[in-house]
Amino acid sequence: MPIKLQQIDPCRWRIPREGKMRVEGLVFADRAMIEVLQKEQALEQVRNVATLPGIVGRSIAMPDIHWGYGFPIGGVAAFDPEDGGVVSPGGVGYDINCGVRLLRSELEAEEIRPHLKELADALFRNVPSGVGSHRRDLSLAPHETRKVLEQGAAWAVKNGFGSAQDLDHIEERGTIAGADPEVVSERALERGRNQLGTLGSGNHFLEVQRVDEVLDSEAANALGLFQDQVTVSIHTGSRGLGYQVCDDHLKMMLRAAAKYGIELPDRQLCCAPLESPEGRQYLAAMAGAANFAFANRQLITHWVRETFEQVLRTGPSQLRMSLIYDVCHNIAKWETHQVEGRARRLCVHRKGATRAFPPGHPETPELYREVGQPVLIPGDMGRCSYVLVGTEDAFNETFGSTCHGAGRVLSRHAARKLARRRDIPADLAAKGILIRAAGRATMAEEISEAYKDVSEVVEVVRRAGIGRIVARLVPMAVVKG
DNA sequence: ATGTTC
Repeated sequence: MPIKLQQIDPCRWRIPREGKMRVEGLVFADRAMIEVLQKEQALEQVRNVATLPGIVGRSIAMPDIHWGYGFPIGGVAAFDPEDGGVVSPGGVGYDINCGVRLLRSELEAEEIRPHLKELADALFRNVPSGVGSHRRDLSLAPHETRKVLEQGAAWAVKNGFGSAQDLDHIEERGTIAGADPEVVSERALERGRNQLGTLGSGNHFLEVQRVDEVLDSEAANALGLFQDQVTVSIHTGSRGLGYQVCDDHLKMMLRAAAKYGIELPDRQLCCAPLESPEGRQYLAAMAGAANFAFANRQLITHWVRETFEQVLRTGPSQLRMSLIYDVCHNIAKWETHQVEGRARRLCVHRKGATRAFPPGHPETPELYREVGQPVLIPGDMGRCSYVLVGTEDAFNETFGSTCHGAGRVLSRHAARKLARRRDIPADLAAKGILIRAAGRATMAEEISEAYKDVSEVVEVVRRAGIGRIVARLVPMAVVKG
C-alpha cells in the first residue's frame, strides 16, 4: 500500500500521523523523487521511526533518502530523554561517524595537471584502500587505541599528524565527549588496531578536485575557495572498529528493547532509553568509534599533505593545504534545540544526514561565523560534489541538518550488472578523471548511474532553504576501495 | 558500511 503523503510546497511532503506514529513525517523531495520513493521501503521506515518513544518534532527524510538498516539513510530524528527518548544503533548506521573532510590548497588545477598521474599513484600507495585495508607502519598498542577512542583527532595532532588549527575546523573539534573505551569490545579494538589511516571500501574515497564553479562568492571567500582551485576530499569512517561497535550493541539493544517494553515495528529499530545503562553504554561506545573516525580522517590528511609535498617537490608553506571543515553524517549527538519555544537537550540521530548549523551559532567556527557551518556533500565519482553552508531555516526545521550525498538508486548488485562489460577507468578518463581503485567490483558498484544526480539533491535542499550552495567541485583524480 | 555469513 502506498504511503499517504500531503504536499506542503514544491519540496516538502508531510506523512500524516496515523496508527502508532507519535509524530508526523516530513520528507524533502521534488515530485519526481517522490514518485520513485513511492515504490520503495524508505518512506515506510520514516513512519516506523516516528513510532519510537520520545521522538520530538518530526521524523525527517532528506532528498537523498533510501532504504537502510531499520532507519532510512537520509533520515534525521531527535529524542528527548525527559520524555523516555531512545537511542538506536540503527539510527546511526554501521559506519559510525562516516563523514567528509575538505582540504583547500593554493594550487590551481593547471599547475598539477602534469603531475596528476604521479599524484594519483602516490596517494593510492600512501593511503591504503579496500576492504580490510590496514597499515603496516601504524599498529597501535591496546592502551594507545583506547587513547584514540577518548581523544579522536586531538590524539592525531598530539602525535604529530596535523596542527592545532585543524581541530578548530572539525565538527565537535574532532572529539565527541563521553567516549569510554571500557565499553568497546576487545574484538572491536582488535579490528581497529591497524586500520587507522585507511580509506576502506564502498562509497569511501579520496579525491583530488577542482573548483568547477563558485555559486556564492561571499560564502566562498569566507571558506577560502576560488575558481579552478585544487581541493582534496576525504570520505571515510570508523572502519571495522565502528562496524563491530554497531554489531555488538545491536544485540544488546534487542534485549534492552524487550526489557523496557519498547514496541518495535521492525526489530532493526532496536533501541534503549537514553537514560538507561544500555543507552548510555551505546552512546559511550559510539563516541569512541566516532573519535576513531575523526582520528582516521586526520591521519589520512597528514599523508595527503605529505604526498602533495613529495610529488610537487615543495613545502607546506607553498601548498597551504588547510582544513576547510570535517563533518559527520552518521552519528547520534547531544545538542540543544528549541522545541515549542523551549530549549531542550536532545539526542539528534543523523543517519546519512549532515549537521548544517547557521551563521552565528556558537558551534560554527570563528572563521565561518558570518556565513554558517560548511556542509560537504559528496556526489558520485563521475560527476561532482558540493560545498554548502548551514542556514537558520535548517536549524529551526531539521534540527540543523541537511542532506549528505547523492543517494543510491541502484543496488550494488544492479550496478555491477550494468557495469559488466564496461571499461570504467576509460569512461572516467574520457571525462578527464583518473581513477586508482583496489578492486574492480567496488568500482562497478560506484558507477555514476548507481546514484541520483547530486545536483538535483542539493537543488531541493536549496529550494527548501535548508542549505545554501557555495561551490561545485569536480573530480580530477579518485582513489577508491 | 563490513576480515562483504564467527
